[in-house]
Amino acid sequence: MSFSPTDHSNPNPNSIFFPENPDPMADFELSDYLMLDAGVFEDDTSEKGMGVANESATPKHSNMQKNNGVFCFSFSLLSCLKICRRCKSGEKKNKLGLGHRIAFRMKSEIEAMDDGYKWRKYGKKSVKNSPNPRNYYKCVSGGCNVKKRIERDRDDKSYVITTYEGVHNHESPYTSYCNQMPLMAPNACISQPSPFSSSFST
DNA sequence: CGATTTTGACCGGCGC
DNA sequence: GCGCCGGTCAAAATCG
Repeated sequence: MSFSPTDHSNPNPNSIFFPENPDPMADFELSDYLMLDAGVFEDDTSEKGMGVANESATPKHSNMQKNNGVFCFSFSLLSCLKICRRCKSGEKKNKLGLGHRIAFRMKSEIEAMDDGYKWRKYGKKSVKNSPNPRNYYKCVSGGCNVKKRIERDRDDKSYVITTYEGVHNHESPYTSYCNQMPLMAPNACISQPSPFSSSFST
């Protein structure tokens, strides 16, 4: 993959752009959902397939667009949007009291995929039954205690498993950026609030 | 020099 | 109670 975090042609080095690669989908593939908090999808035929982990569901979960030769990947926004709307009751919390948990399994060479939020790595741990270490990140926004874990699939290293825990209490800085770039690529970004922001979980 | 990452130590939950 | 394991802390190292 030709993406470079330090590429100065990319106005937002934390986002996923592919200014040089003619076919980023050849390298990147959002394959499926791994798991969610129990009950998120139950008994709702209007969203049939949203939570099913299979390759045929991929188009619904990926949100990559091309504009002016620039690719911009938005982290499965539409899918997560529905998920978090259905998490609104907040009745399910994990043992840490952080609330919702969502995991993705993606085919990617990059482990630290940018989802529009700014994260700080605070730990790395090797886990049992897996040759690959697990990385721990916290959202750096003040007062926001959302965390995520990133690890490579133990069975297929080409896949990355990302687990989000908690709900952001702020909008994504990436969303703000997208709304401010009409001249460069008016439709390149998905101008929606993050699915993990509080406004979509109420 | 401030921000970020690395990494070993520490802690709590859980099963035996 | 003890040991294993996953998660977090925090000091040191590294980076920009």
